Amino acid sequence: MTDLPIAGLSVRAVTLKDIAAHCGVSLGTVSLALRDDPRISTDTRARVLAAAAELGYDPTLHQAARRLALSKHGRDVLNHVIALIAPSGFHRPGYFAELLHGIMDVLVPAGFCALITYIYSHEDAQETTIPSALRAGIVDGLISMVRPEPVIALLDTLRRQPGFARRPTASLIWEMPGSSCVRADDEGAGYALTRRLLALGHRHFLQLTFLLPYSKTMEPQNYRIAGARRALAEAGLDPDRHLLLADMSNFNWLNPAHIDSDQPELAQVWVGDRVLPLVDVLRAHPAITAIFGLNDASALRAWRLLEGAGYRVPADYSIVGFDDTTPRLDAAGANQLSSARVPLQEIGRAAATLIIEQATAAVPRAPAELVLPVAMAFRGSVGPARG
Amino acid sequence: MTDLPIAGLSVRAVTLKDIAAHCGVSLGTVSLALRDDPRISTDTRARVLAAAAELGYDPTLHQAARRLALSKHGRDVLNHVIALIAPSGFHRPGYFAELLHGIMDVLVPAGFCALITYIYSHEDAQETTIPSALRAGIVDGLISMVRPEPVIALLDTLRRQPGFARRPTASLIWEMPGSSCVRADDEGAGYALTRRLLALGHRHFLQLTFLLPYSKTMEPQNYRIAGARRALAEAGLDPDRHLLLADMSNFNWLNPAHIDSDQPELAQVWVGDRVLPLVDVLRAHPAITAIFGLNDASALRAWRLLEGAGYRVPADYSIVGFDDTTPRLDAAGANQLSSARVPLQEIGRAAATLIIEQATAAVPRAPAELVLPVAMAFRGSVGPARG
DNA sequence: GTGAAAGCGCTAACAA
DNA sequence: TTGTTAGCGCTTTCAC
Repeated sequence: MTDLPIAGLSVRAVTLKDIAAHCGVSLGTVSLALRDDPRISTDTRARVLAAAAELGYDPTLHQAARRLALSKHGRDVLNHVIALIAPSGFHRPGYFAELLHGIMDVLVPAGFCALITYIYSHEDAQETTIPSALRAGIVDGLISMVRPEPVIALLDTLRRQPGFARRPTASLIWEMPGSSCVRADDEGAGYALTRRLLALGHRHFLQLTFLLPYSKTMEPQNYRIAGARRALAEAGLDPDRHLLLADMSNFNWLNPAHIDSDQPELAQVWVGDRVLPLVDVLRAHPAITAIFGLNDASALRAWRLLEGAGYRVPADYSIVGFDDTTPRLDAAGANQLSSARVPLQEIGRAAATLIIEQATAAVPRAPAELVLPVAMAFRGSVGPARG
Repeated sequence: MTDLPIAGLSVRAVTLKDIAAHCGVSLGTVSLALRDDPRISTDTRARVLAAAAELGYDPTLHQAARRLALSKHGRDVLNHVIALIAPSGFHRPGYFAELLHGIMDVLVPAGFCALITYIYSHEDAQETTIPSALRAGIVDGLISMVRPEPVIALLDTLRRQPGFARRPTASLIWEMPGSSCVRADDEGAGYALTRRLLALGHRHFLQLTFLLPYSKTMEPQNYRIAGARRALAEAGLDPDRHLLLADMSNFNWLNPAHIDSDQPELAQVWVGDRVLPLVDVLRAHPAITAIFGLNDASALRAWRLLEGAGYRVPADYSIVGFDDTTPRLDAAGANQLSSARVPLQEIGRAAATLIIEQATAAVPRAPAELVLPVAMAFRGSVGPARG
């Protein structure tokens, strides 16, 4: 071995064989020593470690060989890479950036990287269109940041691929069967918001919703409604009579221009199977004094429609948004919209911590569920019930 | 082989050996046939491919073995993964999200994923703290979205690692020696902005700057100044006498609260080695009628300080920002701040396209440089020179 | 406690 | 045109 590498300038990467030759021991001994196998004497282990350091042995360079050898025994190798399923198109850059921020804050100091990919649709779950990196044994775990339906299909395929198999997976915001979940306490938030408004004398509420095709699953929207209903029931009020659902599906809350639009169609909501202007719904239910938005945009939209009809907030109606992402500023620049703040960064951090734990655990862990508290911000849009 | 796998439900992954047995040919023949080697007859190749499809052979599952075998000949294997060096802390979420958006739009349809990691400081270039995924031969290329200094140090180490070596690298926004570069035409933008103001009768300009420790390199700021100087020289004006530089380094343009702050220190700028209020600088140079910000925040800050001193924009001073990220709205909700828009998404797209090309090229390509045009938005903050 | 040897699945040189 | 064989660097079983 005349071309023994000089540390840092290796033409050829240092191998176990080099260390073995350097120490005058066998290759197998080096392998065991580097992995702290108790069969190796303290003395030889020390010599091997010293030689490895001196020659500049880097185990990560030989992941391929290690993986190949271990595959014989069905074992795996950590790559320090976590897959992230991101929403294609970044519909809500802030939302996604906050989650990613939290995730990276945990992954990077732990020596992990995030492997970001998209899912475009259900079809992408086909074996052929799955990003090859997910099947190649590159990732040690997976975090989904999108609606679960397409990811469920994807995992269904990945689970039976030897390169992914039983690696830990987690879903953010939404629950996903078979995966860990880190989400906000939407039920608790709905409950707390309602309690507060009940304390202010409100008794009849309008809940704005977006009826999605998948809305049968327990998703955030439904948890919030469930929380509101619990608060009502606790107060001795029949939820079915005191919480009216109005669907805003024709209003695109991702389009800022929709909030202040004067288009008549965008003023319409569905109540049951009838469609009529939001203001008419309120006139038909004069006992309603408070409105829950599904997010800030829907709350602001309702506020705007009320203003257009000559109503005042909070004198005539109290209004609450959700997520605390879109403010409504008064003359002094202060936000007036009450809202509930989903702790996006914390959700990201918790999920990354969880996945790293599960990926590095000696024995496989069962999926876990983390529910993080939601902070309330009551501002000028909320006041005592009128009358 | 009684446990031959059933497609899609494999206990054990299908190997070349399985295919060879199935076809009654040798293992080497299968290997060559699957890689379309001309030595194999059309007939056997067809049989091998059919068997591979029937048994559900997935080459990506055996990357480790392939990589190990190829390592003998110094060859590499594509993983369809591009590393992205992101700014830690997401100081400017919008900026980063736009770049990422463009990058992903190209990578994902091409079957690639992005491996995101941070660099915290120069120290991170130490071999031990480099994310192991970058050394393990996982990535096929690298795109840097941060200031180049720490990345240069990182690449200096990575280049001599067998797992990275000569893989293609690209830097966005900033030039980086030895790497491809995709950036905006800042020089052209500085030139075009100045030409426009010259046409409006302006002859003396104030350029706001941020004097960074690395500002000797040709970075965006310096390109913009160079463009402005070219326009002046072209108009027969001495750039040294017609473009005054005022440094705003004590103003933190990432802090929105700084823009409207009344703190006296935040009103100060450096001109040469003197520090004094921005407004005093303008009073001392009454010929100046137009101000170039280095970004929108610095332009808005100047605007605010002028307002505080009783000046009007654009009647007394014309003001131009850069990046077009932070608007200043008038009563009707229209943005008043003139700015130049760096095509962030396009930069991301171009860089991803470039890296994929270079990573998949049969022969190594030399680093390339792409300079994308910058669009101008002249709005209410710009008008004819006074007097 | 340590050495020798088999093999993980693949590629490529060499034979036939 | 195809078969045979020697590794790639590692882990692990089995002698000693």
